[in-house]
Amino acid sequence: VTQTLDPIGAWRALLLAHSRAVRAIEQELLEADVISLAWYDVLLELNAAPDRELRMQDLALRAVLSRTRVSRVVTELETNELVMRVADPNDGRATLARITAAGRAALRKAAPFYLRGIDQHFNQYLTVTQQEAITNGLQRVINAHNADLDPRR
Amino acid sequence: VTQTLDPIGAWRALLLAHSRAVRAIEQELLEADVISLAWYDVLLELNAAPDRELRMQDLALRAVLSRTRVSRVVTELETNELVMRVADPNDGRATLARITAAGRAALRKAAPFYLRGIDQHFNQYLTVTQQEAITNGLQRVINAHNADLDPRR
DNA sequence: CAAGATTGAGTCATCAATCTTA
DNA sequence: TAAGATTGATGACTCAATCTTG
Repeated sequence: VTQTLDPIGAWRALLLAHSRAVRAIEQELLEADVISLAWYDVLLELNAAPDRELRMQDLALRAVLSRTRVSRVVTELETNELVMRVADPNDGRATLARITAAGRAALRKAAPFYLRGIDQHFNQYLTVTQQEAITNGLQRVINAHNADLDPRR
Repeated sequence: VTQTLDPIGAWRALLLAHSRAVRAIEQELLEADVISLAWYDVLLELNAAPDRELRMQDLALRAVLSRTRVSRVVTELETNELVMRVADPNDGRATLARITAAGRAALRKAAPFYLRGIDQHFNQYLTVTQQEAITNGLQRVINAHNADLDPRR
């Protein structure tokens, strides 16, 4: 029997799964008094970057945040001394966000809750094959968008 | 060679792909002067429901919206006469949202833009196998959350 | 005058409190 | 007194305008 593929099946599944899982994980982090997904996301990218710093621009590209949103979140993190702003020595227009020691500590503290949440509310329900298909397939979607990303978002 | 699976690879791909694709599609709908994703989502579910109506509660469960958000969106749709509120004959506490003829027309008008957007910004980058893995895998995530969903969200 | 970044003003979404009926 | 739904107040997010440097 030839099975016809629902043209919006994958899309709707993405929307719903995202909504449900994010909500559940955020809720759990809040109850455990752990930093939010947005903060975690930013700290994670900064920590993984060379010299543990990124231009605001590049941070927005890697993180799940718009460029203006990155400014706000970095300001919040700066207020809490988890991140510091540094002038870019190579380009006076640019600002670098750099994770602090306290930021790395916050990241380490949050990590187990975060990993547990992802597993409990997401990974647990996926086979290894499905996880791989999701990672590889969606990475292509991400690459395409990052490539022809309108300079301003 | 045994390949180790990145425990958050699929999750991060989901977050990023969602963010990028939703942004791009919303943008396109806006420029084409077509109803938003939220409106489309609600109208689609109502149109597919028996008698083309759903309790607010059930609508929130099917759509990508919180229960309070559904109230707001239905009010918007009602103002634009795309949806009407009807008292539930079986339960005086409940409200039914029912799609109107104008609502169905709006849905038909929006559909090609919507389908095109999903294809251009999402499906296009996925193989059939990947689409199936995403649909099936994420559906399990959705089912799990819908099952043990806390009555109030 | 374009690129990088920030910010004021406004919109969108959520939470807690409220109202109504079972 | 609990379930269904709505709403007032608040916080999160975005857009357009602005500032600064290349």
